[in-house]
Parts: sequence; structure tokens; C-alpha cells
Amino acid sequence: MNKIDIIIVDDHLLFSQALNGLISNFKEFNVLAVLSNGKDVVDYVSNHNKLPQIVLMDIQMPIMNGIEATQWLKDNRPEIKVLALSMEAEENTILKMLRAGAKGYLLKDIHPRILQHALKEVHKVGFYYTENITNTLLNSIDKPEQSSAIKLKERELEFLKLCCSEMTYKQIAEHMFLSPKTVENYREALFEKLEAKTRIGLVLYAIKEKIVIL
Amino acid sequence: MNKIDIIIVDDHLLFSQALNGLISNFKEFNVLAVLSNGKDVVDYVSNHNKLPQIVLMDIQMPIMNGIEATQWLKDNRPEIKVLALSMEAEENTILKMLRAGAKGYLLKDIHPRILQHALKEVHKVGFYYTENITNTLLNSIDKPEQSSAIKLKERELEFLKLCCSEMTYKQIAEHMFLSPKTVENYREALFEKLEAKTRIGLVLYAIKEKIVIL
DNA sequence: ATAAAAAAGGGGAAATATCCCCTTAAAAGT
DNA sequence: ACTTTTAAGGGGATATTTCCCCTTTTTTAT
Repeated sequence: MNKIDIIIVDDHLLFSQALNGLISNFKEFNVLAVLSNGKDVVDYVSNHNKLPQIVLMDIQMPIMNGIEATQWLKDNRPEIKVLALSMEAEENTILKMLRAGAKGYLLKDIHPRILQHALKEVHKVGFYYTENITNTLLNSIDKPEQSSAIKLKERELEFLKLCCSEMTYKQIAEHMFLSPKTVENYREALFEKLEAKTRIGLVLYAIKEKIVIL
Repeated sequence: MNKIDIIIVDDHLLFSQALNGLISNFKEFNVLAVLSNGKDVVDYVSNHNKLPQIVLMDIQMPIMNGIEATQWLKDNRPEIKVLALSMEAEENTILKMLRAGAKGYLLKDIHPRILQHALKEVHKVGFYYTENITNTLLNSIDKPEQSSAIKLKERELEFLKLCCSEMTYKQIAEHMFLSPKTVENYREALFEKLEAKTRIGLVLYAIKEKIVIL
């Protein structure tokens, strides 16, 4: 009987190693590699002949996160199924991950048996969506405004991040090598896009959307 | 040879089960139980004769968190050593956990061997402090103000929360039934206490300290 | 009881932020 | 080739924030 090859990607070594042990005990599966960030997956897939059938992917990781890595796999190796495994139960994150191509989304507080079942399903039918995830999707349909849909340009993002410091606009301008007047344009553009009336509003948006992390 | 009895406490079932497998493979240890929050530890310890020598404790858990559970153990069963195992690397959390009586503090991204070594050390000499933790302690000594120790008065807190909205100070004054000039006093007092130079600084503080939740 | 601290309010000035409307040059789309 | 969009910058006015120094009344400590 052929085992299903799996790659585990998680930056918490203790977790990924423990998971390795766990999955290796499932008779259907073989852990091909345990990697610690998205970049490692890209490298692995680019340099090995034997590829995994399933990648069990964390989301928050350094260098290249799970969303970017999943997108890359969808674009370059669509035959590899990604199953997301994260602690993050936030709607936005789930949506981003699914849009990037994940075939399922599990939370880290599930029972090992669920993981085993999910892996088998992903292999057999190509996906595994829990009730949890489905509900989240339903919720996000109900709300008209999906905040994260607002796309900011590189420079706007840079400006927004700087707004979340105690710099004045003049200082921000210097930092961005722009005239204070140009920086004002950025401010006004963001006020409109993000429906903010003051700089505080920009800061609140940036933090809510995790554009800046505190 | 007597094995060292351990209890694992973590609300992420997948992680705790995987950890269980991992530790059970270490020949020196025996996993007595896998529990999912602080309250379960208190119940377990209260109702069993065979007690663990070490509790491997997560921090963020529902019902009763790791800090409270560790404090309870210190007060009621001081012979049981608690080794904290968390993803949270924030200074405040580490300090709280150590003050509550933890004999060490590991991050979840360590190598399994470190965990094994830490458990052995905790059993042998009673504690295991990594370089990481020691540095954090040193840092917190260097800064005179240990953030969460800053105590704000009721009214200051109310004002601070309002600062985290798009209201102007004049509007905040009306809302608090104060003159704009009095509100200015609050602002200046908070600038000093929280070492902020602008209102943005106040907002960042309030969010960091979870005085306002986004 | 009395000194000290806290709470409330103020004057006046300079710096910043906010608003609205406008110009020019480069880039992108068609 | 031509229009549209974007990036960069400006003028000028008003509102808000920030700063520093001050008074009065009420609370709190000793």
C-alpha cells in the first residue's frame, strides 16, 4: 500500500516535530519533510523530484507566510493540495488562505483524529471543509463591506505604517523623501479610502487590519 | 528506574496530543495526563493521589489561564514544578508567569531536545531559565516603568479610551462633561505617564495594553 | 488641623492637522 | 496617438493639537 506523502510547514519547531511524530503514526501517511516557513516549501518543491501530495501549512511564519506559499503552490504546482492548520480563527485570515488555494482550514485545537480524517479526505476527494469554516464563509457573505478588499498601493502602505508612529507629517515626508504637500495627498487619499476623518482613524484601521503589529 | 511524571496543559488539543507522543518517547518521562485548561489542573491535583512532578503549562487558555493555575499550584502544591510553554514572548506575560511561580519559560518554537533537556533540569535542579528569558528580565530592569504597572485613574482611563476614537478633544470634553481645558490637563498627564509625545502615542499605548480592544 | 496632592479650569502662542481647490509631469491604458 | 490615471507638488484658510505657565477649589494624608 502506498503511503500519502505529506510536508509539514510550521515555524514552531516543537509543534511541527510533535506533529511529525503524530502523523507518522497514522499508517496512511508518510512525512516527507518538516519545514519552517513558506520559502522553504518553495525551495523544497523546486529542488526535489519526489513531491508531497499534501502540504499541511501554518499561516503566521517568518520570511514567507502560509498565504503566500499557498498561492505559489496553486500557481506552480496545482496538483499539491494545501491543508491550512492555524491558530488564527479570524475571518479575514481564513478568507485569504482559502482564496490563495487552501483545500481546507483546521484550527490547532482539534482532536488528532480530525486531522487524520481531514488528511484522508483531502487526499481522497481533494478538500475538507469543517462546519466552522463554512459558517465563517456564510458570515462574510452577510456583511457587505469586506474591509480587507480595500487595496492600498505600496507607497500608501508605507505612509500608513508611518502614520502609526509619533512622527508628524513633516517628519514622515522627510522619511519618505517627499514634500509635506505630497504627503498630504496620501493622507487625504487614505482618509477617503479607509473612511477615516482623522489620523487616529488611519491608525485604528492599520492596527485592525494588522498592517502594523503592536 | 522511576520515570518523572508530567502533566501537559494546553488547550490546543492537536498540540498537546502531539506533545504527549513526543514526551512519551523520552525515556525519562511519563505523561500522567493531558489537560486543556488551568481549572482542569486544579481539579486533577485536588482529586488524585498520584501527582505530577512537573506541569508543562500553556498560558493562553479558556476558563482558567496558565498564570492563575501556576499561582494556585504555588500556593497549594509548591512541590509541583511548573514549566511554562507558550508562544507568547511578550515581556509582561513572561514576568507574570514567573511571578506566579513558573520554574522556566519555553517558547513553542524550540527544538524538542531543548524541551527534553529543560524537563530534566527542572526535575534535577528545580528550574530552567533560557538565555532568552534572562535577557527579558534584564530588559525589564533597565526600564524603570514596567508598563502594566502604570496605574491610571478611572477618569484618565475613560479619557484614554475616548482618545482612541476620531473625536476631537473638544468633543471628548463635551462627552465627559468637562471643559476643553481640563481635558488638556488629562492629555498632558497621560503624555507624561505613558511617555507619549502625541495623541497617536496614547492610542498605541491603549491598544498595546488592551485598554481598548479593536 | 494643616500641608500636600488632585481635579477643574484658564490665557496665549506656536506647531500641526485638516480642508479644498489647483498645476505639472510622468505612466498606464485604449 | 490620445485620454485617463497616478505621483508629485503648491496656495491659503481654518481647526486642532501641543506647550508652558497660571489660579481656584476640593480631597487626601499626616
